[in-house]
Amino acid sequence: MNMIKSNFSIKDLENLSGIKAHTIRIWEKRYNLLSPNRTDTNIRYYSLESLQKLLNISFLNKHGIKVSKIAKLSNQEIAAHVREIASREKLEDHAINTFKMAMINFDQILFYNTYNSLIETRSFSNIFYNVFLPLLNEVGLLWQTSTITPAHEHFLSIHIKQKILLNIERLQLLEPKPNSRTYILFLPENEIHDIGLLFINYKLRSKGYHSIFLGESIPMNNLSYLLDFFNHITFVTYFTVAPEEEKIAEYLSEFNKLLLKQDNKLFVLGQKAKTILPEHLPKSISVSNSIKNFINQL
DNA sequence: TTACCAATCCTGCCACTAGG
DNA sequence: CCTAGTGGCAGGATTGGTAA
Repeated sequence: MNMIKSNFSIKDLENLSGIKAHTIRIWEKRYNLLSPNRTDTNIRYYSLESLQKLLNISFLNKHGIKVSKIAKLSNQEIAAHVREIASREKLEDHAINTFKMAMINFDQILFYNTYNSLIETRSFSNIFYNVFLPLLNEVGLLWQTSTITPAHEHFLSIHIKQKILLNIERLQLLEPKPNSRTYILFLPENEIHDIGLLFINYKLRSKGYHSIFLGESIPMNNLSYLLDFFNHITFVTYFTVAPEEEKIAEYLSEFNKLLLKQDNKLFVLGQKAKTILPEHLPKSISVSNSIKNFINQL
């Protein structure tokens, strides 16, 4: 039934669950928590079920249940405890684990079921801030440590994007505020991480602002055509991997010269934006350290 | 191919800390 | 005190890559 290759090294489990490999070995020795298969040469490798179980164990452990107690429970009992705690405590941690499993297994159904049960009790924005953003953050790290493949990351981000688009679609009937500024959302060249920006697009529209989403990898020159169409532009961009750190200052000053005429402004968000020193920026350029802060200051 | 090297994993041990 | 978790180290094996 499950066609996904599912062999995980102990390092993979450490990365995915946050439990140190050392501790996993100790748990196996002391409590027989997991019984990994071994290669001919005695190296541990784990099944998807083991990963599932470890994620559940680490969830219970973080909620104060002693590992020695957990060890006495069967897999079913463990799963039942997780469901019970997840239903009365913060749903976030558990949901993140479930989304992770959905990603590793390329399980669309699990993704949608998890999302649907979250959306029953909370707003889309709430889910995005408290579940999707921390999840994407973790997944970025998993990718760096090659615990997961780019395909996994794509799978996850495409479904998150789909949810954002769905919510934007529902807003189309809102009449934009008259005389409001125009927000132009774009990513610089070689930058393709557009989820944050897409969510900003959703928030801007839900607040009735006029926004234009241009998406990934837009050369600066292309933006200058927009100056003929709109006044009072606020550009919004998001630096995750591009531009390179040494070139950010140059990029911003060129942007300022070329596009920030009259009262146009630029907001920069994202991981790379954190390296920018605000003192050296012209008045027309601002840095925001999170999507939430950016939205709240509108 | 072979020889070597660095990284990683294995087990087992001891020591430290935090909390009951 | 005991328990649980973490960290470090030793000593050996495996692995993948690279130079001879």
